[in-house]
Amino acid sequence: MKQTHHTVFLQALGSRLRDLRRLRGLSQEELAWKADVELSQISRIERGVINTSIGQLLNIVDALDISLTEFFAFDQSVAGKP
Amino acid sequence: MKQTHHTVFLQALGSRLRDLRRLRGLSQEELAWKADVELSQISRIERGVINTSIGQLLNIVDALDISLTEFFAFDQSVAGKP
DNA sequence: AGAAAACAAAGCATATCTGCCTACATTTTT
DNA sequence: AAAAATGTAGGCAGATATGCTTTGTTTTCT
Repeated sequence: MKQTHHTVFLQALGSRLRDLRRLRGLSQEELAWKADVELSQISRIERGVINTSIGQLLNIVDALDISLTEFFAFDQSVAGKP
Repeated sequence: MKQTHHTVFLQALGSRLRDLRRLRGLSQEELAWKADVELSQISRIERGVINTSIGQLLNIVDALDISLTEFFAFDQSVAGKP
């Protein structure tokens, strides 16, 4: 796996994250603080420009009071198998 | 987030992966090939010694014919919120 | 027990991520 | 319209992941 061509997936994931964050009325800064992640990193993830780790993503979804299972239930065609 | 203290989570994730792989009668090598990931990396993930990326994990769960949503539905107390 | 297959472990080089910082752009509020 | 808040973008250094290889261990099969 020399290159990651996960751009579509990562962008969908970023949108999902952004939606959930806004739904909770949080700024990127507030979420960053709650999840113990850098503000710039939240921005990168939401824009889908980075392939973050599951550990860090867990921190973030925890801060959003949601499980990974629920988090990934956003688009079957993208998030997993048909 | 200087350090990752996700050891418990990563080990649970590794066990989950190993279980699913064996359930399908695949060796690490076969899964590595199907998912386009290094054999040694499959080993590291299953042992929980590495905090892999969601993109790579997606490749792997795809190779197991499962969605991320289903994959993470293994332990609510670990994978996410209560 | 012996052979073969499967897995673990470790080292190395390169790629990628992540935190931190600064500057700019966009949106929201007054 | 101006100010304030929010988000984007970029560079940089250090940390971490990943592919690749070799060696040793454990498991499985005969």
